[in-house]
Order: sequence, then C-alpha cells, then structure tokens
Amino acid sequence: MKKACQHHHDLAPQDLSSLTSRLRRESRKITGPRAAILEILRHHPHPLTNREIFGELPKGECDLATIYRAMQMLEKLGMVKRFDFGDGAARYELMGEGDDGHHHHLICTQCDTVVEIEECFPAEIEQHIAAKNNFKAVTHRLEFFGICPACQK
Amino acid sequence: MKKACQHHHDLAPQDLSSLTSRLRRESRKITGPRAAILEILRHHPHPLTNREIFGELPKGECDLATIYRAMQMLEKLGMVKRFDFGDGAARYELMGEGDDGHHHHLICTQCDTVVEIEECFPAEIEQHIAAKNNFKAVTHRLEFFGICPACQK
DNA sequence: AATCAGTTGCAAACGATTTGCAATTGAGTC
DNA sequence: GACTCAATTGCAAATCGTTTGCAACTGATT
Ligand SMILES: [Mn+2]
Ligand SMILES: [Mn+2]
Ligand SMILES: [Zn+2]
Ligand SMILES: [Zn+2]
Repeated sequence: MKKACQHHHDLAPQDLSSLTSRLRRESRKITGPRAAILEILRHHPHPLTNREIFGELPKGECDLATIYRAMQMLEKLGMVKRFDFGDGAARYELMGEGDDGHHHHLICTQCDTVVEIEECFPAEIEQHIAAKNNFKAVTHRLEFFGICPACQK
Repeated sequence: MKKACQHHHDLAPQDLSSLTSRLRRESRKITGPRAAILEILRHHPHPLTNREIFGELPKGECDLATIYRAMQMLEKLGMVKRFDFGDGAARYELMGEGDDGHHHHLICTQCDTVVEIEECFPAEIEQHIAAKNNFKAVTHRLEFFGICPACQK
C-alpha cells in the first residue's frame, strides 16, 4: 500500500566507486574512514546524525571528530545534504550527482520514525513571497511532524 | 509600498498587565527579571534569541540562566512561540492569548534581516501527506531564506 | 510580620561541534 | 618499491548553546 518514494533512495544506491571518483576529482584522498562513512550513507535512506554514523562504524574505525570533518567536506562538495529536525543535531543524507537534494521529511514526534516526502512548498507562492519582499534566491526549509501509525496505539 | 503584516505584530502590543495576569493565573510570580523580559518581547516584532534578550537587558538586571528558565516556562504556558532558524540558537516571539502563533519567516542569509510571512503551507497538501502516510496531528516547521534588497548590492 | 513555594545567581555540567597540533598516510614521482 | 609532501587523522582541549544543582532570596498570601 505504500507508494514508491520518488527520491534517489529507491534507486540502487550509487556505487562507492562513483563516490570516490568524485572525491578524487576534487583532489581529496580516499581514506579508510571516508570510505566507511560513504558506505554507511549509501545504505541509509534517511538522514543520519554524526553520532549515528559513528555508532554504525566498527569501534575504533574512526574518530568522531573525523566524521564531523568528513561531513563538512562532503557538504561543501555537494555530496551530502544537511537537514535539521530541530533537535539540535545536524543530519546528513547522500545526494545524487546532479540532484540538489532539496526535499522534506515527515517525522514522528514520539518515536522519531522518518518518512521521505515528495511534496514541496508551491513554487508560485514562494515566488510571490520573494517578489513581494524584493528578496532574491529564495528557498525554504520545511519539515513535517506528527504521530506515526505505530505510535497512535 | 510595504503591505501591512497580518500578524499580531502590527497591533498594539498586548499590555504588560494582561501578560502578568496570565502569569498570576498560573500561580507564577511576577518578578523583576520576568517583567523586564516580557517588556523586551513586547517591543520586538521578530523572534529573539536568549542572548539577544540578555543583551537588551540593562547589565546586571538578570542572569542568562534565568532567561533560559523564563523562556522555557513562557513556552510551556503558551505565552511565547519558539522558532528555529537553523543556526543553533532558539528564538522566541510573544504570542497572543488565543493565537497558536503558527507562522513563518523570510530570513536574509547575508545580514539576518527577518520578515514576517503570512503565507503558510497549503492545508490540503498537508492533509494529503498525513493521510497518505497514516500520520495524525501533522504540522510543519517552515522558514524561507534568501537575499534581502539591501544585500543585493 | 511570618511563612513557604517559587525564583534567582553562580558555577558546574552537558551535548553538539570545532580546532590546534603532532603523528600518520594517500597518491603521484622517480 | 622507495621518496615526498600535502592532506588527513586521533586526541585533547576549546567553544557554544543550554541545562542543572544548590544555597540564598523574594513575591504572594495569611
Ligand atoms: Mn531524505
Ligand atoms: Mn514572527
Ligand atoms: Zn521544498
Ligand atoms: Zn505554516
């Protein structure tokens, strides 16, 4: 009954080699920690916090600070998208090559279940808001919150 | 040329007495720090961080921790609404009695200018998202970002 | 004026994120 | 395969926003 998601998550995750070549292209080194981090992101459909990534890693594989530095770099290179669920921890999701990664989530306020959302804020309304206030390059951050079926008792 | 905003910000700010009576009603004490904080919120049309409130206060008037505690309490009583602009600091705005305070902002990514926005995410689409995923009590957090007229050169 | 729960200042504690630095290591070069 | 050097890492300390323990204090009520 669940409709197929239209984001890259459904597609076979991009292979590691395409990811590492992107790094090489930017003259970044392919290190153990980085490969491990990308491997984890590749297999997760929803945004992960640095601590969650750290938890997925075999202990001793890599320092938490290294993950923070890696995610910063990956975000700068446009390889991951950063999300904010309002709980004080940044979350990252791998994004496809051309893709700008813009999309939204529906989060259960009780159990933190995350659903990828395909709907977006209507462009016409956004343009109207931008024009009315003489702003340029307007975009938005949008996340939905509610009670998931399982938590409804 | 600027169109009138339709939020409570335009109306004369609610007077201190109506605010303090709300506190009294909840058997909270009207203290110097609290009155000073409310006074500041009353005169600010946009969300303020705790540190900004602290900065507005005459030095020595009140401890930062007291502000954190006051804002927590005011939020619990539904007297202020908390916003998140994604920069790691909570922001609070005074809200009217009946009002649930739900609204959005347009923030300049260069100078942090804030504009109050009256538009909201279309309810029908939100309902559709909720229904499709069997979520209940769905709401959203939404903020717009762009370059304000002054920062466009 | 006496009473007492609610408040406050101050310092320490916290959790997420950043940073300095010396040791380590990819990845071309010979 | 060894050589070289900038990029990277681990570790500890530092930052930042926020929370908390606690003893002193104060507003509201009697
Ligand atoms: Mn997603
Ligand atoms: Mn506002
Ligand atoms: Zn969108
Ligand atoms: Zn809205």
